[in-house]
Amino acid sequence: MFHPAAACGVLLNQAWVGSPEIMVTSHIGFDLRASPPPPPLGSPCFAGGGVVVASHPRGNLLPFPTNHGDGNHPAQLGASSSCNIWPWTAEDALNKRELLAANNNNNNKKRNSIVGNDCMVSNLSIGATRKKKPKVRKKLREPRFCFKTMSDVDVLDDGYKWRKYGQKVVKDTQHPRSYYRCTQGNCRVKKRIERLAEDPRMVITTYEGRHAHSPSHHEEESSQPSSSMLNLFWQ
DNA sequence: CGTGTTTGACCTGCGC
DNA sequence: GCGCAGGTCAAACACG
Repeated sequence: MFHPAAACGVLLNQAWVGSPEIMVTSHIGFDLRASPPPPPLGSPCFAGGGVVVASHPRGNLLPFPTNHGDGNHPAQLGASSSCNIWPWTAEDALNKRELLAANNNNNNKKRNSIVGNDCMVSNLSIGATRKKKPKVRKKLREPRFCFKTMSDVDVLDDGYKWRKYGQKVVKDTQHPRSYYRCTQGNCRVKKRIERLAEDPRMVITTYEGRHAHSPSHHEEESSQPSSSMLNLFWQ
């Protein structure tokens, strides 16, 4: 069973930064209100407690008070970075339009017409040349969750292998947004990485979709957390 | 040569 | 319907 909070456990240079303070934006039908699984007690990887906020197309923001961690163990994010998982607020929503749509019970017809089906089928014509043939693309909404960290590096090592497929300068920001796709198998998980306009030290990472496989790193590197720990986070 | 990145063009959805 | 902005494609390029 996928869990948004679990999926945001981020493996960073042998340290878990499981983020209990995560903004979850979802437009599909899995139950975001389920309790997040508690992180390993006493785990030094969890930086403080916080509030998980889930937005659901059928409801308002749903706060998850958590008591994970003691706040005394800021996770390390590699040699060049300090990492503090930031608590999300509504104003922090990466995409305000989506947040509004998610909170609007009456205005989901177009964008959220697939609510209730978290396994979506793409009509994307693979391999078709864009210029020759008009593409019929269905707008599909995968589960999304995003978090921000204070980091010098843009791309955080989360154990998966990503391929960059685009970069875009977003309006009113001086930093471009990068688009990545998981390269393993036919995994369609994507992530966006951008820097917060108000505070360029903050990296906003947005995952979209679910991995149908394990992270590639932990099979190779014995120094990573135990497999049971990984299973806890990546199921 | 294979793999990953860059980047301009194109596509799509949404607001007006 | 139009224009804008975000998202994606794919050719060109870089690099090991």
